[in-house]
Amino acid sequence: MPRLLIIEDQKKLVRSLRKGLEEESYEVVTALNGEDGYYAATTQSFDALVLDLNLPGRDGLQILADLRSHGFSQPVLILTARDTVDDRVMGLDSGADDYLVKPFAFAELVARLRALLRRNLGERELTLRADDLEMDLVARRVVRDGVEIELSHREFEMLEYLLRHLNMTVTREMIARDVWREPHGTWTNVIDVYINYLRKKIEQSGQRQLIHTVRGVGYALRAP
Amino acid sequence: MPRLLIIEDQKKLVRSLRKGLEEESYEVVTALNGEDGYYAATTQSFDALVLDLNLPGRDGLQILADLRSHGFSQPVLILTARDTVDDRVMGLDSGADDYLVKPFAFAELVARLRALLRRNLGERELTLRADDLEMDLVARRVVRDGVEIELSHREFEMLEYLLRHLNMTVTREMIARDVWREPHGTWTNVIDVYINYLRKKIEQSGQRQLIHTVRGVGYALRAP
DNA sequence: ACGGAAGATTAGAAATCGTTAATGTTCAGG
DNA sequence: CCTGAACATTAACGATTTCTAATCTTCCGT
Repeated sequence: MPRLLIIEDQKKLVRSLRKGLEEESYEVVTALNGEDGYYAATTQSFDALVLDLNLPGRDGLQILADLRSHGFSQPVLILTARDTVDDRVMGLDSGADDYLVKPFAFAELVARLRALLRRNLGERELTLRADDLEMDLVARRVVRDGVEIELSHREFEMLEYLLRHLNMTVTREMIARDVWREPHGTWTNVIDVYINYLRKKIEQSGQRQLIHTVRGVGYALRAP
Repeated sequence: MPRLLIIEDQKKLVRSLRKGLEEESYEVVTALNGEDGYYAATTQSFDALVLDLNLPGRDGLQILADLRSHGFSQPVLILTARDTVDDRVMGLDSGADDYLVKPFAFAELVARLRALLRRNLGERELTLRADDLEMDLVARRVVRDGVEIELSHREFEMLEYLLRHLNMTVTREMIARDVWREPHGTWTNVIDVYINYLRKKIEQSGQRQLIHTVRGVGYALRAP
């Protein structure tokens, strides 16, 4: 459940934002002026910040610059009535990730927040997951149910590809093209063989099946 | 110098974008239709993608969805005349990071691209660097002076270790412990041999020396 | 300059990996 | 239940990788 901080002084807008966002299952914390907002941002942890610029007390852009210079790295969406091109450029260049002008459509605000959070959560996740299987892309380690599984380079790449297409069926042609980088199929059954290797390694007896064959199409790594 | 891919079919707009962006010192690659754009995006590497939605051939949203499902993870800015709230929400939810409606101010486009690239470049410290040598930890690629260097697993791990201790001297004991995971030295000269392999591969004649011997102590990868 | 220690280089044995091809098994339609 | 197609499994080859050990070179104190 992502936590949002909203720094905005129009009480009516704050109320409707809170209501709408909580319905979309965000956790919402609000601050009605710059000082409180800055304090909240620096003392609690949030997944994103929605910031008005016209605030009592410190100006929004100043707060943003201060936060960034003190290492605040979460995505910031500026939500303001200042609508000139210069305003937008200044806002973005002060460290904002997005800039939305009032009046705005609530659906667009939520979509933009989703985009920001998607990237932020997805980006630092250098771990792919399916059920109790975890792949750390940087450490190049695969663990299922707590025990490490040693994979060769090809096996690793193949499993990575399946994980990146979790719950989707991938054809042999896709695998040949994207994992083997051989667009036009000089035809052998290497892929089948590697599927076999993977199954042996990641599906020890007693463990749930992850790699499913889709007859006539290809394979799919499935997890709830 | 960030590399941008622009998929856009209005030739006049493409020309002016290219001109403006090159002045801001971006490297610009353009594609005039969906097919070419998809091909470029999957075969070359870019720091960001600017995408029109109304394209001859495949629709922009379809291209975006296809790219994302094939693991394309760079930021995407949609630049389009479709301006309803639904369009924006659909665009963002299809995997775009930002959505800018035509007609637009060039300065705002550039500011939004800066915001996207700022986050993307800063966020992923997944690249180790020394002088003109680059190691991408996720793609598992090493490049020196623009040319790719193929390393075996051990060679890669060894170079990674040296890069993570840039300008520090590492002893053979440290390498044995941390790269080979053999705390107490069953003593051979494997490490010397691998240093030799690395030097042969990353220090072609004419290139600056990176791996230095620290007699009696160990080795050090040095860069200014 | 000499000798010994430290490091560099090399060749090749041993292990692992990627691939192929042959054979075995399962599945779905008739 | 039979049969062919699709998939699974296995064994074996060649290539690459990893490691060992022997030899060659460099460095440095005497």
